[in-house]
Amino acid sequence: METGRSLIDAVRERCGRCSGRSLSICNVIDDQDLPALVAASSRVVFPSGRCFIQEGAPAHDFYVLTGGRAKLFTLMPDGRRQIVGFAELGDFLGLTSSETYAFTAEALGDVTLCRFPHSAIDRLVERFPRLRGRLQKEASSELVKMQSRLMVLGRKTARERLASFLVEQASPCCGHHALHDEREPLTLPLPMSRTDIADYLGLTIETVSRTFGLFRKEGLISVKGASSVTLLEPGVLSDMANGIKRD
Amino acid sequence: METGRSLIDAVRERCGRCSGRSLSICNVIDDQDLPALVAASSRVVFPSGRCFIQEGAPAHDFYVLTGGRAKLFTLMPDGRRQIVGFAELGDFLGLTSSETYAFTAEALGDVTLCRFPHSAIDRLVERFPRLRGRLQKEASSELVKMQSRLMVLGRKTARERLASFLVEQASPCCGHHALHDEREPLTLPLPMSRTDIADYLGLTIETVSRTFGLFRKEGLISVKGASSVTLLEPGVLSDMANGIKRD
DNA sequence: CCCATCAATTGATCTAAATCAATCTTCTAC
DNA sequence: GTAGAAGATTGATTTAGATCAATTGATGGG
Repeated sequence: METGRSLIDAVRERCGRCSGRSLSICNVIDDQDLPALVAASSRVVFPSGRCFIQEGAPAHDFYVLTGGRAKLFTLMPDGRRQIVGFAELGDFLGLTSSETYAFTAEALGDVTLCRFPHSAIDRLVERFPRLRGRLQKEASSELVKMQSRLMVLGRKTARERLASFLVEQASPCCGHHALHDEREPLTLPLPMSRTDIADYLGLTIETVSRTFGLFRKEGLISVKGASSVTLLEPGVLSDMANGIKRD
Repeated sequence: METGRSLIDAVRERCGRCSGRSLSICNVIDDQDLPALVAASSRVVFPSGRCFIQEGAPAHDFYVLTGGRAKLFTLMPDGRRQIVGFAELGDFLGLTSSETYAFTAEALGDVTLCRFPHSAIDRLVERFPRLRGRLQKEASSELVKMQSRLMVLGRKTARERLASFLVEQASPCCGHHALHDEREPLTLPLPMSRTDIADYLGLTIETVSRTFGLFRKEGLISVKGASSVTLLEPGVLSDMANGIKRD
C-alpha cells in the first residue's frame, strides 16, 4: 500500500510495465485507474521451491502471477500428490468457495505475484463492476480446463497423457490458439521436473521418462537436458492427445 | 416468458414452491423480485435419457436444475467417455468461457430445469448485482470439487475411488456437511448405472461391480437392486476415500 | 576441477485393473 | 406369467503401467 508521490512511481513501475497486464484480470481496468489497483495490492517475490499458498490455510489473499511459474497441488495423508495445475503469466490464484485454500502453490523457479487481500478485492469490485464479470470468466475458463484434465486422468493412455501435456504447454496461456503449424517444430521450456509431470498426469516418473524416450525414438520430439523439448511433429502429437489415430 | 395475470400465477407456481429455490442461484433474489426471474426464464422438462446440452453446440442458455438429476460428460472420438459430474437440485449448468458448451448433459430419469437465455441473465445481473457474485461463487465451488476429482482419477485406487463416490453421494448437494454419524447406516438412491459410475471414476464396469461386491462382503455396504445402497460403515468408507488406513 | 547429491533414464519383475467371456438378474413388453 | 433385452455379476486371462533396482547424467559447492 503506497501513497502520494511513491504511488505514482509504483504505478509506473508495477502495472505500467507489467507483463501480465494484458492477460490477467487487470485488463478490465483502464490506465487512469491503475493507481487504485496498485494501492489495493502489493508485489511479492518468492524463491524457487517456496510454498506461498498452503492447502487448508485460511484464504486471506488473491494472487495474480506476474512472473515465473508455479505448480498447484493437493496431497493425501500418505504423501500421494496430485498437481491440479501449473500457473503462468496472468493467472489468478486463490479463488475458493470456502474460507481456506484448496491447494498448495509452490514456486517453480523464482516467482513474482501481485497480492490482493480479499477486502481489497471487494472494494475494487465495487468500484469497477466489470471486474466481477472478469473474475467469473476466469473461473469458468478454469472449469473448462479442469473438465479436459478429468478426461486425461480418467480415460487416456500414458502416451495420450504426455501428448496432451506437451500440446497444452505449447499453447501459451490464453489457450486454444491452435498449434502454429502442423509440421513446424516448436521448442518449449519445461520448468517442472519429471516428478511434477508424473504427478500432473497421474503416472509414475518412470513411465513419464519411458514415454519421453519412445516419443524421441519415434521422431516426435527432441529433448535438450530434461528442461527443454522440441515438438517435431506437433500435428501428430495433437492428434494423439485427442485420441485420433493416423493411418 | 409469461405476462400479466398469468405471470403472477406462474411465479406462485414456479419459484414459490420450487424446491431448488433455496439452493440455487435464485436464493439471492428477494421474494418480491421473483417475477423478474420468472419472466427471464422458462421451465423445461426432459425425459430420461434425453441430452439437453450438447458438447460443442453453441451455448445460448444457462440452466438451473429444479428436479431429478443429470449426468455431464465428454466423449473422445473413439467413444471413450468421462463423466465430469452429476448435477442435482439447485445446480447451475452451462457456465462456459467459450461460445460452446464444454460437455453433454443427459437426463438421469426425468428432469426439470429453468432455462435462462444468456441475454436474460445479462439483464438480471444488471438489475441484481448480487447475482454476479453468486455465479462466481458457484463457479469457484465447482472448481474446488473438480480439484478433488483430479485426485480421485489421478492417484486413488479402485477401492478409494468407489468409497469417494459413495461418500460424495452421501453428502447431499451443498457439500461438506460431514457424514451424520460415523456408524449410522445411511441409505442412498443411485439413479446412475454401473457404467455411469465407471465412467465417472475412470474404471471399467467390471471393476466397479467387483468392488461393490468386496464392500458388501466386508460389511461396509448393503445393496438393494443395483439402484440403492446402504452405507453400513460411513466412517470407514470416508477414511478409505481419503486414503486413511484404520489399525 | 572434482566429488557429492539429486534427477533422469533404463531394465527386470510384479500387479491392479482391463479385457475377454459366460452367466445371472432385473425390468419391460406382450 | 413369460420371453426378450439390457444391465449387473462373476470368473479366467492379459496387459499397461507400477514397483523395484541399478546406472547414468546433470548440477552445484568446495
